Amino acid sequence: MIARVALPIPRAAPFDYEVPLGLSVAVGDRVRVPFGPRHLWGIVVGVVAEPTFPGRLLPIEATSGPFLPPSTVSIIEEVSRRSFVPVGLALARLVPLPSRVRVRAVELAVPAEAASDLARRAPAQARILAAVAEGTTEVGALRRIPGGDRAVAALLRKGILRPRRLPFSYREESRAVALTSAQRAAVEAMRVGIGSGRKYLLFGPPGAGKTEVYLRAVVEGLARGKAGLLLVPEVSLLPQLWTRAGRVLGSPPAPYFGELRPGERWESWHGAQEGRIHCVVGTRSAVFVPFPDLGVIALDEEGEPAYKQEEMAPYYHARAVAELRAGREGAAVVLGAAAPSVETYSRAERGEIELLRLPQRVVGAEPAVRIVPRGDEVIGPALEEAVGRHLARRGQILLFINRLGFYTGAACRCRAILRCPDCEIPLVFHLSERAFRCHACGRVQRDPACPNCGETRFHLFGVGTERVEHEAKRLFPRATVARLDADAARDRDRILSSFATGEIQILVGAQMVGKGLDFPGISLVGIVNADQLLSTPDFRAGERTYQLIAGAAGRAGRGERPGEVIVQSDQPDYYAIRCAVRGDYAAFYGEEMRYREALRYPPFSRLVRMVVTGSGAEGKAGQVARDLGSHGFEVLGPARLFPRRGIPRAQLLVRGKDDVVELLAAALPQPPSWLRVDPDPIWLG
DNA sequence: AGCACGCCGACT
DNA sequence: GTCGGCGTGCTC
Repeated sequence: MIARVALPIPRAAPFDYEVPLGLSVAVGDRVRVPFGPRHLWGIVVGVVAEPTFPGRLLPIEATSGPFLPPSTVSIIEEVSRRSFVPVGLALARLVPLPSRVRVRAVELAVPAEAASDLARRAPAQARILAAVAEGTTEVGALRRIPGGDRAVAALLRKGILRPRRLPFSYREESRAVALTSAQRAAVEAMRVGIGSGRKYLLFGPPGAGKTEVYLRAVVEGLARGKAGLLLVPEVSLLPQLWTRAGRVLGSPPAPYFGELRPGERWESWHGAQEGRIHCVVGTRSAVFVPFPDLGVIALDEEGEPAYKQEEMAPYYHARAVAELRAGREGAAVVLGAAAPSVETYSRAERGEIELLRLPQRVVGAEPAVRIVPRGDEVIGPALEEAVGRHLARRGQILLFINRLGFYTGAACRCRAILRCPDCEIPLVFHLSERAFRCHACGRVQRDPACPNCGETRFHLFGVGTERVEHEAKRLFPRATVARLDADAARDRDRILSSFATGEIQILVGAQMVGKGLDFPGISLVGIVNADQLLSTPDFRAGERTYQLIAGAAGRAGRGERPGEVIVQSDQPDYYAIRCAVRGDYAAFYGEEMRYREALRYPPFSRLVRMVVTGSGAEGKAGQVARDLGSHGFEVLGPARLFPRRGIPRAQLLVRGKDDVVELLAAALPQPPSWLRVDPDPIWLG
């Protein structure tokens, strides 16, 4: 017998190994094999009679037995094939390794009276129990109490304390929800899909109660013994979803996302695989979590670009993986959106996906939306007036700005723009570091000089989250202002909780605050710079603009108070802005489709992005373009890209029909290491 | 990914 | 004359 073993090595097909007599090996097993001078663990992706490798085979050294279900191996194989990434590398990046959970917090496992009896003769343990009773649950803090180190261990061993594993500290008051008839009809329709692999687009404005529908669909699946998987585009949306899922499902779901501790990630993955965990909430990587019997996969805000992994191999779109899995595992896929991607909406129009509409808001009322000129100020007079008015009425305010930092650009008086010497992109000034930062490579420069003339003083311009926060504090010194962006991600949980309790009155945020957050206290949303959303030279700029404005606007007026939205823009007639402020997706979709058709962009074609990295990138890209052209491919480019960390880059686009990826795979069986192939790119820059 | 082999600059 | 820079190439 020969085992085909995927090893965690870039750019290599699986390796053939001899299965020694007496050892039994199957697809999905984890095995240890000799590899050159070293030993590696790999995953068996095939067991065959005849090897493909012509040379001598070495034997497998050891096996740790079944590790992945064959269905997961096959999904990841498919993902790796579609993204031109070696299977072994894809497996290594997508599958967590066994890891122990470190106890970070504890809770009382027995009634308090019983505990105090047990600890009467152990003063250190009694001190720990007293501290726990007073709310100190962090193991780190408890160990600092004299004798705490051993006492905590003893109490855990005796079962008086138990590990407390709550992934988020976010809390909110639970609200009982009754479904509207449209919501009930949607859940009813999805019932058919569970077990049959059908796809649904749940389309409704913000506040139409989409989350409740996913959760009820999951409950339907659970009732039939089938697991549920709920995906959101951003980690910041997980605390709220996790809390609500716990309420509807009766017990909290397991979280799964990239920045989770290895032990906790393994616990969720492995628990799901073993059938102990029946519901997982997570971000895009959670789409791979193995369940023996999956009933429902829901993707909230399906049009969000965060569902596409593009910065690192393997390149995949969680929506595509969800659909692939659903087809094979008979799960229902529910794509939810207020502003679907035009690709998905056009598939629903063609009947490939069943369209389920939620016509109106169930929480709050339609907000009043106004476009005001942007002018030179960060927070213009109209927005300033509105913020003051809402503060006076004890409403909460969300200010949305899609750039990080304080000033987003610096110009020298010789007209040169200050750029990263390695990446060539404009440097952003961050007040928190009192320095300039390159958002591509992260490099920080304290006092850079103009490369042109040596000047060290610059004219600073552009608006980022820090500057909006600063302006809000300056204009409203008595309000509590907080900022939630990637730079403040460490405090995300705390900030969200304080916002939920109303302690924070003005929240300034990028990206992550603009989507599914549901805080009934928000009465005003200000979109500080709608025009900047359009500035990306990308065919999806219109769609992004629509999504961001509609999404941010949808945060307003979800409670008792009427909502108000103010969009600062100097291009109020641009179709994406005009349609978004009216919440008119149909009109936006119509215009967008006309534009996409005229320029033959998706969904009227399929694109594959190819990025060449390294010295001579442009020359190599030209060569690839000519080669592909002579094979009959339609090639756009090559175009020079900004270098990354000083390494030159160039890209080209291949345009074709649905089969373009398969045709490319045939033409390029093994792309060289300097060529990255990314089908269906989300960003073209 | 590692780790080899393999050809051109600054040093004992 | 060596030590060592990291450019291609291989690992079943």
